[in-house]
Amino acid sequence: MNSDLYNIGQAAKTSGISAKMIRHYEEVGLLPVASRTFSGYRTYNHQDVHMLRFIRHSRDLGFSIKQIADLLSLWRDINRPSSKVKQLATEHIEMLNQKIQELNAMKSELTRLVSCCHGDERPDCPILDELAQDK
Amino acid sequence: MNSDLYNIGQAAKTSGISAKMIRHYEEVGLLPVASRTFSGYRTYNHQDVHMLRFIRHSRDLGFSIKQIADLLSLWRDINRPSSKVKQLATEHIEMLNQKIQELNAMKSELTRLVSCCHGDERPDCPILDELAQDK
DNA sequence: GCTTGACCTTCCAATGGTGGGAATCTTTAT
DNA sequence: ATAAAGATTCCCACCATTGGAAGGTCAAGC
Repeated sequence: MNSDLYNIGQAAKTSGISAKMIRHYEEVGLLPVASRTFSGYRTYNHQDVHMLRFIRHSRDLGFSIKQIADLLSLWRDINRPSSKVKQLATEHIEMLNQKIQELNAMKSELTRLVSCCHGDERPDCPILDELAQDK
Repeated sequence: MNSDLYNIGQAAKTSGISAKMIRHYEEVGLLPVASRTFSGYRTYNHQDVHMLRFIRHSRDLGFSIKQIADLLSLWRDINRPSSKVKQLATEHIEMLNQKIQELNAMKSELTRLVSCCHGDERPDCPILDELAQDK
């Protein structure tokens, strides 16, 4: 009858978040405790699924659970200043930049080493030499 | 008397790997089981510390414990073909590239959203709008 | 000899985000 | 009525690292 009620599997399929993770998010407080059917199955309505999609999109952008919780409360607050959202996003971009920089540093160093290595059957290897250095 | 014997704290300081992690690496088999003093303290010699430094350098380049184990056994094998080391490193560069690409995708998408957001006291926020989209 | 402080030991737990699986119950379809 | 699919809770695992508690050991100074 209630065509706008989903069980966890349908909510998972519709939102793109696995049932495992939906339960997990509820447990850690990212999601409100779901209502249940008489027999104990979690139920979700359109709004809930909408929230799940919001979470998935945030996750796809690399936000942490804590940050997503903040985003959700800003989303719910119709009087939020957009500056808060922008600041949160900007901080996350900074985090991403840091990580990217770290990975790029690893990559360029490693690329340098790889380009020095013959890569044949002989045992001489500047990669191992550098790793073994005392510096 | 044995000036070439370190306890775990000295090995940690000299190698740049925390005592916690040295114990952990031993437990998971990355390091051989350390010898002990009569009273139970772990002892390390120059070679051990050398190996610890090798591990730290590998870790700094982002290699996983599994990969470091492989690197160590190649290091110890005087008959290794350098091609194996090069291949391992090349695969890791590919991993790094993947991650960098993912992070860059997040970053550019997020940067786009941030540039659309006024960031003032008004509640309208294209960042939240996009996160809430049904797509 | 005794205290103090720095160091070591083991054990247990937490982080974050996700996945796997077991045992058991409910729903749905044949 | 029965079988399959899907739900429930529970525990465990990954990866690398950190923290803390409770207790033993070592070296210095008094």
